[in-house]
Amino acid sequence: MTRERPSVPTLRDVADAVGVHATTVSRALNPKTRSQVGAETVKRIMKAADSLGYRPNPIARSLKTSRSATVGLVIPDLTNPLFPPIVRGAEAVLEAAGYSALIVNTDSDLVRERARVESLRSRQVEGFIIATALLDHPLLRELHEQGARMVLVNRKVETLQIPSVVSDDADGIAQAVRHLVELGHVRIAHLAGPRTTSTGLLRARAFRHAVQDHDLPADPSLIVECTGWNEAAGARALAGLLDGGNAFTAVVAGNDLIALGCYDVLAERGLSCPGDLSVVGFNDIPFLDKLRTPLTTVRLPHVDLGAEAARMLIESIEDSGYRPRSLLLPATLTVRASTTRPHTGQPSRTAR
Amino acid sequence: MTRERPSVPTLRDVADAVGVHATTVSRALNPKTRSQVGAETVKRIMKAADSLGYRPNPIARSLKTSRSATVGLVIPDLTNPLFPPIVRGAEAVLEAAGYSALIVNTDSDLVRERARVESLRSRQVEGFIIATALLDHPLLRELHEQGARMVLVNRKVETLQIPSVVSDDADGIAQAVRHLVELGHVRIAHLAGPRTTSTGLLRARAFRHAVQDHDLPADPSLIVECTGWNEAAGARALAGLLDGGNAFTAVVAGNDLIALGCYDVLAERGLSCPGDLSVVGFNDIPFLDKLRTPLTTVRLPHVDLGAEAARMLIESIEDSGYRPRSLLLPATLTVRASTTRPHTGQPSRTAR
DNA sequence: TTGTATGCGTTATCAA
DNA sequence: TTGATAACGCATACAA
Repeated sequence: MTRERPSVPTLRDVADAVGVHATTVSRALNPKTRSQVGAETVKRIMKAADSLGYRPNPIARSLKTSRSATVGLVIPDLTNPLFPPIVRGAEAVLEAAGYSALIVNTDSDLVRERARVESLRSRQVEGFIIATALLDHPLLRELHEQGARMVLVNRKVETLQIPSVVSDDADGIAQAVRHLVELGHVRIAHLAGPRTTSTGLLRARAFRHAVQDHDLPADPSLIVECTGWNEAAGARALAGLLDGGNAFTAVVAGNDLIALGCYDVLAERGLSCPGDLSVVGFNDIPFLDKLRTPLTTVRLPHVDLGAEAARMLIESIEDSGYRPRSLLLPATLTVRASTTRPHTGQPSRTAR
Repeated sequence: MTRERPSVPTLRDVADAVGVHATTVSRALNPKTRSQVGAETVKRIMKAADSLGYRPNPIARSLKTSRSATVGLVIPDLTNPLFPPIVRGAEAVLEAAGYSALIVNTDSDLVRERARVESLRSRQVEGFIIATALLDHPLLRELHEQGARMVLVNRKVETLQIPSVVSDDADGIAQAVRHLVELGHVRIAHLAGPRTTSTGLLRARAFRHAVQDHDLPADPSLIVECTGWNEAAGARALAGLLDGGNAFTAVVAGNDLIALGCYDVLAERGLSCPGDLSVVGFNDIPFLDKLRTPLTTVRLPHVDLGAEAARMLIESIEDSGYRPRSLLLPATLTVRASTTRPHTGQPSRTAR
């Protein structure tokens, strides 16, 4: 018995069919070396390859070249609506350039993240696009020191020279605060994301600066840190703020999920948005315009973020002289119904 | 000059360190062949491998075994909130089993889909999890005929014996209709998804059956097909239905996005939900509970769908005696505020 | 312009 | 239980 399945043709099969050596076929089929082969030979080889249905085996090629044409996409959680557009943008660019994306979820768990990244490395990915947000990151430092190519998206590491693509969060926050100030708000609170994340820190700092720039009272108790980037943490933070007896008429949330947590607390306590409290989100995740109170938020160009990160990574892979740089994409305020001029008393009073 | 980087250790390095042959190391490190090696030797090898930081090279292994430990995930569009949970569930199971997921978006474009699948095949994926919904699918047939391992998720192909994991859409629709009937609705419309998709067809059929089972008037004009699974198509469909002068008090939408399109039309025309029209969605995508009118919908176990599909695929890869089968996961109705007993006149009257 | 030889890191198949 | 050898499919330095 010979063979069960006709098994896929290899370079050799094509070579035999044409009557040349496998090397020649390899050269003819590779655009970069094609010029070394006679035009006539190339034609015959192409034809034979086509009729045999030859497909180069990328595994064999990888083993030889130690390049895999895959890159790793490290994200915390694909079900967080922030990330799919980023992945989408990155994937489109990668695919067009001949790369495939290996996607892993870390759940913001350092142990899991390390394991996932290890798994990616063992698969010989040529680089990483990293969208996880933890600020202090031994793994990141390790990768960087080991010379792994990577691009950070939606975050930066100040201490390391790693290329990054981020949106102009500071400007986004500034726009949000300006919008509230123009509406007449004076006492504005900020529900910051965890300060263990670069975006959390950055947006909180931007908030302080914006408040200063408008000569508003800089009350530190009006800035509270959420324990997570999610609704529950946002709800807890606002509840604490309300219970603390602070007077404030508007809230800039660290992200949309935190803002949605605010909605929950307000509903629970019979407070209205924007009547009792104006709320601004951040990110502009889908369907915000369809909420009970459509959320005013800062829109970020997520697809572009992913696409640009992919471009950078490809450049750094293919151009050895690449110097790390940072790209800053603009953020824009999207005004909806959750913000209005300050009405009556302080919500903290109304609350109890 | 010797070497720039210390380069990653190979089997040989470990073998040299221990003083055995590479073959022995290979056997010792592979759980399936470990028993062939002396316990003492295994111990020494493990130790050396560990201290050298040896990581097996999956590329080399793939070349030898012609297995890649990767599977392809083919989805229409990652930014559709339906898919991330499926991907998430699949990825978790795959990762645990030592497989990696290569994800591609097709945008429901047949040409693009073919190209993406080709790209996956050339990367030697061992199987496919396919979440695209097109019913008539030459590509699917081809893959099947070529003996490619695959599992369909959230869809079926009646004519082909391909394993699939789907939710009990028919039961979900039945629950939705029963709910509306119990509220007192009699004239219920269905905004079906495109009949080029298996889910579109299936749910429409289920709707007809459910209406029959409750002895409601089976008015064909109350079932309209949307041109897509999105808000715009849903809006167009409902607008057409309203303009058509049909009387109806409730709508079962083919999915949540179509239901959201209904919301848009109702808002535009000054109609209220559920006052003028009860609306039921399908899928329970995130944040539906935070909408202006929280949407009653049918919840599907998306994460489980993905996870089960991955399990099936792995089984079919690793067990040659695997027989294709279909898994049906239960759907549950989630009642929110968009459905209530029928009130006054027909919305079609109010509309003009 | 084409062919030869070699090796990427691993595993399968022998033989010892 | 261990070792020797070859091979997976391809790319590249070198020779012709």
